Amino acid sequence: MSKIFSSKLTKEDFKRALSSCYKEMWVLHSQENFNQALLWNKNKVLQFNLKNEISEEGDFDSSGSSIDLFETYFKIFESENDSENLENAELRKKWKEKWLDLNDNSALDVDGFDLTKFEGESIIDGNLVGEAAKQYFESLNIQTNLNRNQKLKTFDLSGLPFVNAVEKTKELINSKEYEYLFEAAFEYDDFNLRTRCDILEINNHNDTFKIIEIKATSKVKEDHFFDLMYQYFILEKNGLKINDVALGHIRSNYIRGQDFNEFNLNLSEMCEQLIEDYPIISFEECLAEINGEIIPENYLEADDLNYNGFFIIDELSYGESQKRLKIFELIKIFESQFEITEIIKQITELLSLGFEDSLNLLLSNNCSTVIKKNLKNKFVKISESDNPVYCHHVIAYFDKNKENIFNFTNINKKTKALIHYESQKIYLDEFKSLFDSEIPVKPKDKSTYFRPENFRHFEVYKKFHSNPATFRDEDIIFKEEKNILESLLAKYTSFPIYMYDFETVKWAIPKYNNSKSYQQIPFQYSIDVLTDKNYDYKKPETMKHFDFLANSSDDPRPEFIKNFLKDIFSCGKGIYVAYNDSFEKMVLKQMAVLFPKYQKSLIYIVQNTIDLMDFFKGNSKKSIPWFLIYHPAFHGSYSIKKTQPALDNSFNYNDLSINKGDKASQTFREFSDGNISSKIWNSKIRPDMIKYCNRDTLAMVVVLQRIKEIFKNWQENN
DNA sequence: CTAAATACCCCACGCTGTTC
DNA sequence: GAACAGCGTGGGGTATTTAG
Repeated sequence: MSKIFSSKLTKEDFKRALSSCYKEMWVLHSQENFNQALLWNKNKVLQFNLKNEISEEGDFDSSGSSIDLFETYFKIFESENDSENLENAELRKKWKEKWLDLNDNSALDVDGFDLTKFEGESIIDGNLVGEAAKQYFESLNIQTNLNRNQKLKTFDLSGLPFVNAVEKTKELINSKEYEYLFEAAFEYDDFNLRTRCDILEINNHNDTFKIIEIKATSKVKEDHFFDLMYQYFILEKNGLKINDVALGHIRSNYIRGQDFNEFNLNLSEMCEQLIEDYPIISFEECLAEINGEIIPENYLEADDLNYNGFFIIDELSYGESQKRLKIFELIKIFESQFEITEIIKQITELLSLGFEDSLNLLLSNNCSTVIKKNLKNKFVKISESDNPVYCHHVIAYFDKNKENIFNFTNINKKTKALIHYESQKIYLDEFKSLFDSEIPVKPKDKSTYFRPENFRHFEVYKKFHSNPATFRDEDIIFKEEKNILESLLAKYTSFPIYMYDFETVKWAIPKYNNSKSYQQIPFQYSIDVLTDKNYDYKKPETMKHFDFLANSSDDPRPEFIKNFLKDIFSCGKGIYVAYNDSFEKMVLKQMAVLFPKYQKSLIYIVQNTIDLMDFFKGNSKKSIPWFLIYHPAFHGSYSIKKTQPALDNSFNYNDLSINKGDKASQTFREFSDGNISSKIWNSKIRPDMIKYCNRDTLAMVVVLQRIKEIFKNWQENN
């Protein structure tokens, strides 16, 4: 029998082709394609800008430009013979394992290459949530059997090789004895399409089926729609009548250990309510509150997880709209507009082209296979719409280390691609100004696509680039906005100044009572106190320093609060500074809600914290323009990972074994989950964790001190 | 005077970038 | 993965203007 499709197409392939980009799908379809893509990159033919970049967050390296998946793996594979680098060898091994042998029908997992599986925690969380879902449906099954006085069973096929699982699935369905199948397996067109369903609900009464996909996420997303459509398509082709599909995901207003009902406020709403109208707290009130010994609140072992609270079986599709349709209705609408078989035919035909023809496609202008839902719930194929979208995922080669339009902040990647394709330029060097005639403008009113921050970025870059030798420190100051900068600096003239920073950890399944899924649980802090104007980051003895790192697998928050409050008030009334303060404020507010004993003091810190990022990031509510300070080495970013090294590049994290926030977070989670012995923790890891966090607050001192110095020098010379 | 066209505002939504 | 914040876009609704 001849096959309908020209090649295999995994679920990940299908999702990528329809919701992201055909080119991206091509590259990640197989390891052969990926290797060829790497070769094209090496030969300066193609450049990549894939959606799921692996972040290299804590790399305080002044070289700057963001490191994406391809660069990372390119480096790893380039050094394939360098056996000395164990970390790279480990990553290479892991990377190769994740590739599916497309022709292996006995594999357990047939979904295709999934980038998120590289992010450590997300795969662990995914598996744990999947297991929890099975238990949830087991208990539902027991309950309904009691209610209807019937004995329907469940079956878990996850241990079976795919090809055996397909046979077993048929057998189980035919027996009519089962209500829920876990990891049921189906194939179509001689294994060209393969899928496993997390949960298959069988209604033996009328022979209909419901597909339930489980995700460790808090809401339905666009991806999930295509995920379920792929499964729906294969099952229908197998002759099953599907009467509904749903996405089982985490409910974000469920707090472990608390009574749950679905109308509960979620934590951020509770925080908002608490803060709203909260009176202004005085320093003295806080001292009174924490007077004497601070006794942490004690909590017993976590209560059992309430599955009815934790899971939500969501039939509605993606978006926040109140009027949004059910996923199943959307699939029906999609089917009425497009023939899914035809779409897969086209994609697989393209996939079976040789490398040379594929390269032409990879160099074409748009993401041709993408189909988007519009606001009226109609689907539109991008390549056939009035405004085809230029592709930014895979484009003709350019050197990412040279300042280019993709460095501009706050502009849509699609818009940057449009500017690139229509102007036929990419490096900032190629533009005289951002008003050059070859730069496209908005068709509607001929206004520019650029924002004020991009103009500022461009101007400073040009000044630097025209003659680096004459670029002076003061050139990073936005001189036209001198007054605003001055008033911002004035906030830092009284002492003490407390610079603080938190490290946090999170679990998809809330680990402690009084915590919710993915809640940022603080386990470590660092505080640097500038007690008077003689502080100097090069001389640590000129400042006071406090830190804390939790040391057990219990909920770290009670001890955290106790120590934090003791230290943060210890040098007298002052001002509090964080970098991107909304993060630290959120953590404090959540503790004020969930651990109300020292609520006033926690809220006092919230009320009196200012944001060091204000020097860089614009804020219309505070009337602060973008980039009051902009250095060419920022490369368009305002993260402290870029700003601090630009202001003093003699200062970096490369000597630390823990040099990223997420690495610190993951390490603590490992320790807390009992995967690191306390011996190794105490002797090796703990000291590094403390060093890392301390360096973070010191980086803040660098930023403030350098800005003050540069501003002062400029004032004195004028 | 009515109906259509235009102007304007608010809100929902999506994208970008930051923190962990 | 999450939350938060800024901000542009475009729909929906209402008010105002214009054409007949």
